[in-house]
Amino acid sequence: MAIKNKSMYAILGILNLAPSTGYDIKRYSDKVLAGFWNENFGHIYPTLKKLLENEMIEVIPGESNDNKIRYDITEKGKRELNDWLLEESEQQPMRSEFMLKLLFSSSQPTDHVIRMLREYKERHLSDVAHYLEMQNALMRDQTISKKRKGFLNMTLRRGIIAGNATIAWCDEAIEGIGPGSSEDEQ
Amino acid sequence: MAIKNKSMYAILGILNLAPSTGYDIKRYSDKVLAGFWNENFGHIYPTLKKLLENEMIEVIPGESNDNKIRYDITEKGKRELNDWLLEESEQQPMRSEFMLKLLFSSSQPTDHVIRMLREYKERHLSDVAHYLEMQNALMRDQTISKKRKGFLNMTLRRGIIAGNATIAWCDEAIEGIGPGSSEDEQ
DNA sequence: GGTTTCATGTAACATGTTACATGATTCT
DNA sequence: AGAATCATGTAACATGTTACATGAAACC
Repeated sequence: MAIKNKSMYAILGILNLAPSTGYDIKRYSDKVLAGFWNENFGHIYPTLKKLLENEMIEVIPGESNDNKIRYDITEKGKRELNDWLLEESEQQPMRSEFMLKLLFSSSQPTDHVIRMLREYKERHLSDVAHYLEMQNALMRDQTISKKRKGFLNMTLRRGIIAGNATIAWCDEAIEGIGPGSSEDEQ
Repeated sequence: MAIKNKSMYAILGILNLAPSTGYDIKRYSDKVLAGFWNENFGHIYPTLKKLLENEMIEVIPGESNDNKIRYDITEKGKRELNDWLLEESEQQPMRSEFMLKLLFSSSQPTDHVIRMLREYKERHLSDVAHYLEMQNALMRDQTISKKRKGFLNMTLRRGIIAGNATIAWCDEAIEGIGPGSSEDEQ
């Protein structure tokens, strides 16, 4: 019954920035929120429906027709969003399949573990490169306020700093595994 | 139908280290895997049942009775685990409610955002402290092989490096927000 | 004219969490 | 004797993902 899932807040937050269609929300989520959030259509459309029923969002009449529905946030929706923003966020448990595999790989051949780590490093190198590109595009963007730019940049910096830390860890881990390769347990 | 969820591999991996009860698995997961993995009873017991049906694990007769069932991994289970270890892990999308909130908080009062960041930093400081403690305990532990120690340490180092990166980012973000506090959009 | 992108939506499936019920064992 | 921990398990609930169906509009 309770419609208070996190997707709801993501959607309200996006609509609070600009009126959007479900498709727009997905695009924004893939482009801007990627790295710390994800949404899919299977969530977006049903949630929009529920938000509409609860009058937290409304359809913009002029811009909507049979095959395109643009929504805007209502005052009630803004209040709901604001309440959530002021709430403390519980930390949600993360699951890294990679780390799980690594921990159980102590009996695997050394070169395989090193290959794993190198691939992981590559992925994070390209992530960081991507964040840097986005940072560049952001600095050139003149359509958004200085303040919002600061907040967008903050999230990019998070990705860059965390990514670089992971890369440094990969190097350290590869170093650590390299030497003692012969010895194996069981 | 397919029983190949990730919990299954986590459980096989733990049983491959030592025969355990469902409760032991939960304890190990909370203690050692915490930080990059989590399991709960609602997953563990049904998965153990399915693994038993599929003969990937077996009950240790002597040590099991009506109120304590200790499982061990079978050869089939070991093969299954090994196949998974050799597979490349797809990256799973992460969701950070905190980052989502932060991105949408550009119109919130500056001190509130700073408070958010400080709390987030505190949490990560205590996480890092905890990892350091575990690292200390690990170094004193004489019951596990040098190689496994290395792998366990690697996961702890991951937590420490990532945690410190987050802490550094918090400091940077707090710095960045401090000055331009008056200007607000809309 | 054909392909890609925009656009909405649902059903089936997969996964994950919480609360509860039950009882044995160990510790104080 | 009472409390805490060990131990197993399920049902209800909540959340998340994928595949599919459909069609308009824009691009080449």
